[in-house]
Amino acid sequence: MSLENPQRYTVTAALIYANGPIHIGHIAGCYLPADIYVRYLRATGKDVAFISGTDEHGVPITIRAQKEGITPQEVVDKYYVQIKRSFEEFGISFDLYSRTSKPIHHETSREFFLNLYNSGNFTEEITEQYYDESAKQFLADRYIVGVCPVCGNPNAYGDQCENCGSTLSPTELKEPLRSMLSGSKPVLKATKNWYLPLDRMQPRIEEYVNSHPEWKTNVMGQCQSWLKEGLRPRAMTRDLDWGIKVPLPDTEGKVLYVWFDAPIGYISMTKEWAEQQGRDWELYWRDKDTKLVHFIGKDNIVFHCIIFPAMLMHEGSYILADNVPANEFMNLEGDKISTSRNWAVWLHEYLDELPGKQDVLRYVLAANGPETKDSEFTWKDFQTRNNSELVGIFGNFVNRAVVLTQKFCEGKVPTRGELTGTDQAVLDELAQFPDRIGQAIEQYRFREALTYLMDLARLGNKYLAETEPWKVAKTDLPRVQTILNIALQISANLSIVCEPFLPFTAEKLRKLLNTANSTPEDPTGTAFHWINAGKSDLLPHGHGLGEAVLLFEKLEDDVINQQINKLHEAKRMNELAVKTVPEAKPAIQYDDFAKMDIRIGTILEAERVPKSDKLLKLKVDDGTSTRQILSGIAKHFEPEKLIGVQVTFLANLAPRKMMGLESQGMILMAEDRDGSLSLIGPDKAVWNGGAVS
RNA sequence: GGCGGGGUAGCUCAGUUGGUUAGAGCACAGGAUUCAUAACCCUGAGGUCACGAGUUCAACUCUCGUCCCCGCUACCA
Repeated sequence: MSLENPQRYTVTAALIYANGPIHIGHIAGCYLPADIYVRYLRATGKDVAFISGTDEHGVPITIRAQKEGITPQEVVDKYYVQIKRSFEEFGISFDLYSRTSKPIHHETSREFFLNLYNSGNFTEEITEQYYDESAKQFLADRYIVGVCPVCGNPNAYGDQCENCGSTLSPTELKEPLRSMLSGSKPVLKATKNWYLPLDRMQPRIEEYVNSHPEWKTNVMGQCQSWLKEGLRPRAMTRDLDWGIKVPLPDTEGKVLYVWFDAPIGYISMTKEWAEQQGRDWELYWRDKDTKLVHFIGKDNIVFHCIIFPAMLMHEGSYILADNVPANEFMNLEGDKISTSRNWAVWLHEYLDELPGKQDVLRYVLAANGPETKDSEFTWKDFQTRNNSELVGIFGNFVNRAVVLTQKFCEGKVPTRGELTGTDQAVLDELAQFPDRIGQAIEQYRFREALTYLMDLARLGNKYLAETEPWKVAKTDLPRVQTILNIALQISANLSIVCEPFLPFTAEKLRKLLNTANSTPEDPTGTAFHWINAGKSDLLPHGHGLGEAVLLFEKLEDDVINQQINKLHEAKRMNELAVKTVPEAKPAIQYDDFAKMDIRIGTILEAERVPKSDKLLKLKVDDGTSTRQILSGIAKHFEPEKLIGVQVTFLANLAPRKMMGLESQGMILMAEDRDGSLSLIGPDKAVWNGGAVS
């Protein structure tokens, strides 16, 4: 059962791996729901610690470092800064965003490990692992390359074949095997590691999981699946250099398994935060009245529901997660989001290219979050939701209320007179919204909550349509005042209940209503706390409104098309990037080279060859005369832009007719891996006819 | 291969313990309206609930089988 009336909350969002930037899938699946939840809790006056950070250990970091030719530390430094900044700009309101490379985390992890070790909770096992003798280290699965047993791809990794997608183990790979470190052939070698005997824990874990029937279907299903298969001991240390050293004697070259230390990061980061705040971290991890909630994606379910709780149970002094509302995945334009294939919308790029539109993305991702199944993000949908929902319903309603007030009530909140049945019905309905929204959030049903939020704006639009104050104004001003008072109260309520989802809009709306910090009547601003949401007297009459601004702007097609094009372009480049450099041709003698007469010339004229989509007809000044050269570059260059450019050409290539025209030579080009062409010219102007050798 | 989740309107998604005419938003059609960013408001059309069997008075919902998507995870030592 879920904890009924917690004293405080510890809310964690997955520690993301610091080997790349974050994309919309991460946000939709984990960080945005967590932020909405936390913002709501704070708005209702709850004591919350919202903790997250980067996970900076493990094999992929070392691989990334190798690829980029920098150290693992440089990799994690780079991405930690970038990720942290993106989250801040996006309004994810962590109380602390830290990293697992901090000393406090290393200490906490070692201490945790030693506690388990000293109380006899680990088993030691010796297994045979692949070892690189020249690099003198054990190889992680990813570092071993061999032939895929499924598809025959000669470059399959020890954990997975990137060609056919098969999941593999290093021992499955067929010869020849090689180490990615040195290229030498790895050998099997015995090594000792420490295992957490999950098998012994099974009854207690079952009891724990079964005590939470309220967990989401996907979460519960995954847990039961594991429990049914029977838990097995799991190694908590690895033979690797990069990570937290095992705090035992004679363990050189061994570190804590990244999945052991990562969840402990939640604890160490809470400590770090508590120290900064002068609070007691233990209350947030050891008090039975604290509600612990982990927000994660579906790939992390068993670690958070089984392995981490097992670690905590063994240790003994910690509370266990009350809920783990794992989401499914978000797809993008019909395809899986993929970092390696560069098929993603990166948060830092979005913030750059669509500045000030944090709330649009927050809205779209929350409205279409993968809560019960994989969902789909498309830019077209992004545009539609912005234009017809945020602009058309939410923004439009607020704008109508404000503009009407300026028109008929001098921009001041008018007095509310006698209420009609319609008025009363609307106010009654208004009063129900905060609870409805709040309850959906508490049940981790963020999409539903967001629908209710929009329904409140719809209620406002409908109310205006029914009461038609712009007509009534001609005959009955007091009635108009009553109507607009109510419309403004609805707007004021919107500013409260939209805050968890749309914090930037909430702020804008407060300014618009001139209640940014406080009102003269309410100097502390407490009237606008969630506890007062639903009330119909948030704005006192006579209160002057702020300057009328639009909450949202329409998004035109070109903005959207630009994003779609960019996406496809990125993917195309990436596909081409994996093209390998062509193999070297057989060796030739100098004489072979000397036969080629390569010279510099200047393009005097350039025009398309009629009926040909590839050929350009060039007139080139070769120093002695002008020669005509046909070149198949029409798809890469505008003819006009070539005029006056110096190029390198092969002068003694036998003349040849193409499309009825004679070509007297060949322009030399470099081909980029995306297939685009580059002219080869001298780095400063030289005389035409100058020889290349 | 095993296990888990999913397959519902043209699109994106809801559907609580089996119970009347299966819902929402968008898109579409018609109407109304002009305060508002051609926005808003009303009405309508639109579904063999992946497919096939079964249980039941009654199945989107339960059972079995098949196909497809996603995730976790083995074995072929």
